[in-house]
Amino acid sequence: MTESATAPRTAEELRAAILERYDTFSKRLQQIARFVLDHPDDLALETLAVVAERSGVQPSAIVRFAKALGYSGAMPMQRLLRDGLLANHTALGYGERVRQFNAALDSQAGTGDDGELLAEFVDRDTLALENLRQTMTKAELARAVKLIDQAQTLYIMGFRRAFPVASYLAYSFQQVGKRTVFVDGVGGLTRQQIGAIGESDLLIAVSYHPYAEETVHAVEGAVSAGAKVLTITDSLVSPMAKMAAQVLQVRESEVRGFRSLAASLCLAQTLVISLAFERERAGARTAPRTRRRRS
Amino acid sequence: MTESATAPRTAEELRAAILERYDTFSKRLQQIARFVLDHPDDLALETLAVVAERSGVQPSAIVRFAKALGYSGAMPMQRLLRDGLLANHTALGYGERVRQFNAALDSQAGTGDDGELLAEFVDRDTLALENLRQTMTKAELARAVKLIDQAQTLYIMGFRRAFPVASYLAYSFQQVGKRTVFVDGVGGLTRQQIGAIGESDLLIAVSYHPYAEETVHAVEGAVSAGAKVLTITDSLVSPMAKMAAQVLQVRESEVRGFRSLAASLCLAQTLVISLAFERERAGARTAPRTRRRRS
DNA sequence: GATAGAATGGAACGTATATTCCACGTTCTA
DNA sequence: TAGAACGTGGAATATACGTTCCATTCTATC
Repeated sequence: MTESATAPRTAEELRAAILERYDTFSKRLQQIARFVLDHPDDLALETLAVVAERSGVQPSAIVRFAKALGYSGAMPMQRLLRDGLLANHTALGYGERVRQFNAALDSQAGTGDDGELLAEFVDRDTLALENLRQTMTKAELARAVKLIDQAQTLYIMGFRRAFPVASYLAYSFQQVGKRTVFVDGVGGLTRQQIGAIGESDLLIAVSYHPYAEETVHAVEGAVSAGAKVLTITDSLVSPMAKMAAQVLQVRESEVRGFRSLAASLCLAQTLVISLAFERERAGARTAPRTRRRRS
Repeated sequence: MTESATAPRTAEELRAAILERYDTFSKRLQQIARFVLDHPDDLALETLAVVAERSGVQPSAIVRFAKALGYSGAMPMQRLLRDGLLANHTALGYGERVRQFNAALDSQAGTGDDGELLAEFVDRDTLALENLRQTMTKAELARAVKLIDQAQTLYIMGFRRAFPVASYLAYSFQQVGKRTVFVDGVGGLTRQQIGAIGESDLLIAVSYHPYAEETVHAVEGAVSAGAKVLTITDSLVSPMAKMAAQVLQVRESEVRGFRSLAASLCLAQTLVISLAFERERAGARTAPRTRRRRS
């Protein structure tokens, strides 16, 4: 049973192989071939018995069909179509491909080649970024920027793994002239730092699982003080999500408990510069005297 | 087991039901809930055993989860997600669906070009990552990891724009059990924080143009104290470069004056995990009994 | 029209899977 | 600090599935 001899390795190859060898098939095999070409999703997702019933043949005939194409059974062919379906589907959401990367990493875990490691992290971060682009909608971003723009003072908070993101946000927002308080928790002064937050302020809370207690408490405090909350987090069921006026979900890929921050920082940068542009536009509207044309 | 009582009938209903009842779930059930929300395709396509292994729980726990939602078992829930996946997929052709997705993004543009901004940053960061992969050699990385591994205590420093990178490094190295001192400069105690650095220690200095004075001085101090220095910087002619035992050059993309940190953080993560692997290998050699399941 | 060869349907089989069950551990409560 | 209720992991079990096998039917050739 040399499966590798002629067995197609991708969904497209399978399709081509069926078309090519269609004439050489027996009547029943041709019937199955037509069904596979017409309803590939059925064969991919449903059980063999269901496919058999739907296509009006016996399960054993489907196995014969798969073997005629060089597979060891019907299951390898199903898996092929299933993976193809998933690949096409996740052209929108790249999370699945990230998973495949992780599996690939696991398989070659023993080698531990540093250079390969870098290449794999580059790939993985690239996927995370692409996923961010696909899943973050303009509406979400616009609402977040509006919240930031309308806030009198910005309070920014994020501990542990979220700390780099928070510190980047704090630094950058200060750079573009937004009044910003960075709640860094130094000296155990978290409560004091955030104590002055008021109704016209916004707390940007960055937190990933497992969510730092301080951040959760700070969000609660901010909400009860009447302030709005914008959270950047990794799950819609995070403790902060339901209290927040706006949630920006970032799905970083994870390798052995080490999650990246590439997507989060890209998002952070986008927020900062979007705010800068927003203010520029607003400034141009309120002060139409601005003349760039100079004689 | 009246399944029809509360059991969601569509994938969307299921998602909503999980979000709604998330708080009432036990710890393990919440873990499963997060996985289902984050990787619905996995649960839809893979077998229970595979899903269990991927999400780090027992198959029986998944069955319990499904029953908690009102199903008679895990299989009905799987079928639900599977059908939803198929419906989404077969509703339109693949390409059409992608186009529709993008069109949806465009239509809800709202205020302005925030979405384009995000896309632009994603592109730039992707390029920066690709550049990192091509320019960073294995030898450089290996030398850097060796320096880190041999250091008795790690001092990590980076101010202003480099601060997020430094804080990420400090946090992550501590996570993998490396003795680490994070020189954060709180209270103007930079000199005191780094004062104890000795000959067998390593200072990791992260700095970009314009190079923060404190960091430059700290590097000088570390060198004169006999310590090694590893710098992550944007130029080989940066003030720190000639004093460092090893320089890792990172060229970040720049968009309208704002530089990203994606490549730096990817490199940082690579360093951390390379060290973890290195130690694991060494540990395996000296103590082959070491069994490690999860990190 | 007879016969050899291939193809087919359906039952039987072994396996992999979902599910159940129970002893153990954990977490509240009195 | 007990005790009880709940939650959990993993073995045991039942089920459903893919696959194989073989008697029967169909097709092609002489």
